Amino acid sequence: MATKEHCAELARQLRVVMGVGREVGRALPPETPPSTVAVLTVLGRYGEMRMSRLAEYLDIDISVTSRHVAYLAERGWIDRTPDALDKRSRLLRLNPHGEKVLAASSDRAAEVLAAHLSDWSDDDVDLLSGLLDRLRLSFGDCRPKAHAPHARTAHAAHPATTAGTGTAHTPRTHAN
Amino acid sequence: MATKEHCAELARQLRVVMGVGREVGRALPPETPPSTVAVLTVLGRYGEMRMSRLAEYLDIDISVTSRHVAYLAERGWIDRTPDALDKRSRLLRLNPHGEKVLAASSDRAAEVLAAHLSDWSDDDVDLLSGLLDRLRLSFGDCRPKAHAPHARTAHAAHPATTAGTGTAHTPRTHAN
DNA sequence: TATTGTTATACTCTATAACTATA
DNA sequence: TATAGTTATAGAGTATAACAATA
Repeated sequence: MATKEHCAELARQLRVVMGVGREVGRALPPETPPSTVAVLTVLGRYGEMRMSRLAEYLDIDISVTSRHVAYLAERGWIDRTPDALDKRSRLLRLNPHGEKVLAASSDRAAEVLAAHLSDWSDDDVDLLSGLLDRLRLSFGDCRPKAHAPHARTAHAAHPATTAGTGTAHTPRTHAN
Repeated sequence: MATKEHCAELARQLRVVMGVGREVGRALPPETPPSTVAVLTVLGRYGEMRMSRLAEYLDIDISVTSRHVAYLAERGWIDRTPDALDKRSRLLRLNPHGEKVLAASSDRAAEVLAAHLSDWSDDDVDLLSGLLDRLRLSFGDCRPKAHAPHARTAHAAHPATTAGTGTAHTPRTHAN
């Protein structure tokens, strides 16, 4: 059971690390800004899903998500197939073109990171990645978006093509 | 030496964790938004410093820093004393009022974090904090802002009053 | 009546550029 | 001439609210 003092230090580091995140983002080309890469990444890792679920993974409002997705759709990086179970929503899925763009973005980000992490071992990096993922999970498993978390989970079941070391699969929900 | 594949995963997690950071930020009161807390935190931990150094720690442009600092100054949370060595700059320092505000903000952030980290041990939290700090250092020690890194370091030497588990002391510099 | 997603609008945060004062 | 900091302006990113279509 983590005490508040230790959490305070983590909170500080959390804010600092957002600076690192921004810095990595600055290295991305203008046509794939950080927000776009975030969408690509979630769709690449967790596969086909609807808008609302994507918004939860990204931890941003669905209205914002909608615009990011529109951007990807305009470029032809995703396909939107009608959801047979609910005509109000469409299922979003990375197409081959989108997967290429994701791979390139991911590569660029990894490059920037690797350039600075020359004195890190792969084990160190994995340890940090794992802890960060655990942190995400700890923030995700509570506050389940109010409505029924029914069988829709089936859609996000397969880890998708561009998937990485893939770990857990629960999106976070944010304040309304 | 970390390989690109492992760094790619870290890059993903880095982006995700920014969502956690945003979520913590949402819990802060309107008069101390995340950007303000960031300034308070740096001044609280590293003590008196000039604008340019603060900007480096925050990893944001000095123009942005200037406005954040102006905000703190308006509320009377910091003191700005003239720098005897260079009349162009002033030394920024948290005053007692500012330290109280920082303590409250830090507390609030820690609360939010602790609420979600019930199944984390203090050791886990410390491990993550430590790795994040190391990450910051790895990004900070290169690219030294072009100009001479002369004896100005003396100013940031003392760990300051509100300091936490304080570790290293090198700010990051960002792309121009 | 409630929910999914879209659009319009406003707010926060950051970057770029022009400027002042000092080095 | 170069640097520290300020201010003005613009551009990402996000949130809130009003809306249309469907459940």
